[in-house]
Amino acid sequence: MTATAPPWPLSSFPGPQDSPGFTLWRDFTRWQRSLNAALKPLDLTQPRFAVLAVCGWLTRDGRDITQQDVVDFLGMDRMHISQIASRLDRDGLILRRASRTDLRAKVLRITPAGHDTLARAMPLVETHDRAFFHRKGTP
Amino acid sequence: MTATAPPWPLSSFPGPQDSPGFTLWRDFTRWQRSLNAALKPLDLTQPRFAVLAVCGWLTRDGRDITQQDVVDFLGMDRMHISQIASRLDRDGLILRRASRTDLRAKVLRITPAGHDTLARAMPLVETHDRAFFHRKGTP
DNA sequence: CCTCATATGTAAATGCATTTACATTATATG
DNA sequence: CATATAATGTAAATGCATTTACATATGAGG
Repeated sequence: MTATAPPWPLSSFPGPQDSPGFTLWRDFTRWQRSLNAALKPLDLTQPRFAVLAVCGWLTRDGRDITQQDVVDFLGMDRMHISQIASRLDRDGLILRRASRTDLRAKVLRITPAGHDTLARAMPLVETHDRAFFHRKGTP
Repeated sequence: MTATAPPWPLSSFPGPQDSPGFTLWRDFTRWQRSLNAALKPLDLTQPRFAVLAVCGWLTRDGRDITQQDVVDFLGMDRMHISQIASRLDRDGLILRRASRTDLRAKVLRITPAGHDTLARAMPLVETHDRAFFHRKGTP
């Protein structure tokens, strides 16, 4: 007996390229890679930009927000947001201080430098995404 | 002068939720999180599964493939594939040996254990993705 | 008031994804 | 053949994303 190749029809799709999850993964990583490249001059990444933008959005009327508010808005893990917020704090784009009404919570505030960076980043992101999503194929 | 809230209309979208990139990010992470949970009993993750499946797909007719072939097929970074393949090798799901025709390249081969794991994983993934993508909204 | 379940956030560990730099081998060009 | 350029893969470092475990604080019920 010789070694035989394993049988393929393991999948109901002709090939991996035809699986929607496979293409979602590939398209997402391409989008993120491309946007990260556009944001590199500002020392931002797509997730850093997103958290910064959400901070700006949720505090647009001067309200205080906590990390948990960002978690709820983004629907993401609280540890993840903690990591990103910690680095944004380290880099001077946001401030974090303990809330006076809930000593567990940390109130987030965008610094002037953070707001300036956000204002510069926004048109880069919108220009990028307009180009990226206009041609829906693989860019 | 009192401190004023930073002006919002920084974006042409009413809010972050309306940006296509923002929703792509959120939807992708939800999909990957959900699929990783489905694959956990097999000690697989979505990227590990994807690389394993591509190895199976590209070797379906018995041909030899290299890591670079996987990189080209997936359109991903070669260092990234190197990491994932290294762990799949460590876990006994694939074998890696130096090519005899190109001493730089490493030939990949799925082990019986790897093929068995792939055969178990495939229906989990297809069931998961059918449910996930059927309702296009946020699941 | 006291206790307990819940909420907010972090430390440590792991894997995903990329960047930079490097070693080795192939290949094209002189 | 000799050398320059390109291709294949890895080590180390960084940031993204999640999991587990933990510390502290809140709030509900006794």
